[in-house]
Amino acid sequence: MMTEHPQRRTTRQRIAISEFLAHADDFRTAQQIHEQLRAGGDGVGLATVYRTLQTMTEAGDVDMVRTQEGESAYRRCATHGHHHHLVCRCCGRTEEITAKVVEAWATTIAAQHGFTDVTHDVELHGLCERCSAARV
Amino acid sequence: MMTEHPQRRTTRQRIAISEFLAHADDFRTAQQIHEQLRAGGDGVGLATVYRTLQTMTEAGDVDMVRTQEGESAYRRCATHGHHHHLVCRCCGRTEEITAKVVEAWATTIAAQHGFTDVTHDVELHGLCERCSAARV
DNA sequence: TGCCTTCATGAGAATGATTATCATCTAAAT
DNA sequence: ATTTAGATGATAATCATTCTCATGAAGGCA
Ligand SMILES: [Mn+2]
Ligand SMILES: [Mn+2]
Ligand SMILES: [Zn+2]
Ligand SMILES: [Zn+2]
Repeated sequence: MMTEHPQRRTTRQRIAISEFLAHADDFRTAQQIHEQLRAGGDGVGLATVYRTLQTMTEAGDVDMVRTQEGESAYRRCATHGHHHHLVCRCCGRTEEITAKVVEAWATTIAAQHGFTDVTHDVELHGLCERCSAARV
Repeated sequence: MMTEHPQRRTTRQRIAISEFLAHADDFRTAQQIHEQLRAGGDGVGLATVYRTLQTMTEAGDVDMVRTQEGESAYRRCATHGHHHHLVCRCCGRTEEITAKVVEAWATTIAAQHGFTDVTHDVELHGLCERCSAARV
């Protein structure tokens, strides 16, 4: 038997959040999305923002990362499969990265230590070209 | 001139926390350390646990990671320099990992994208040999 | 050993992100 | 149009972490 997925409804709120993410190019927190939607007129309840982002994340429609301050941030990535990110810690500019060597390395290390079912978190943070220049 | 470091005092509390970390072999949260110190008789205020762990982290005496639930966890590692971790998500068993290929990869990726001042977070999570076996 | 200055401590309040409630609303099927 | 399983959102509740500030105690020095 198949797992019964509850039916998903198309609501104004979900559309607003989805549209927002489609146009954003960096990671945003639930609080930021809530605030910016409200500022744009498409007000959505904070709880709904959290719930929707959680659902979209579980469905694989958006990526979630933890900021260095420990908050969850979300982004709709162009790359659909497994990948990582290079994020500017100044302006938020985000590059999507795929890395065969890292994938292979993780697999090898896991095997060497007798670990199974190994996942990895790999994120890069730095200053993008523009922000590096402005930094002088 | 040298940066003025405020003087660090040797207190019962700092000794207790340091001792605790010296004997623990997996990552522990501030809350856990506070609870376990209290259970062991060496009661230390929660605020002091947080402050001390923060100080030790800044001094490089302990490593801090974010659990997948977003909490900060601390560990005194044997490896002193930069390294990563392979953690059992079941029992907490932790292996320290150094990875030249990952270091080189991060540097290369940063350069390719024009990023400077790039740091990386790399953590592996899986099931250790023992927990894998018990899982059957 | 007995002060003194400065740093350290901790109980409790404050903060802030995230989650839980639950009465009310509504998409969508019939 | 009616029905119903979902969805929403104002609000309260959680919970880790930080802040306050009155009190305690290292460590230097006489
Ligand atoms: Mn990967
Ligand atoms: Mn590294
Ligand atoms: Zn930038
Ligand atoms: Zn294990």
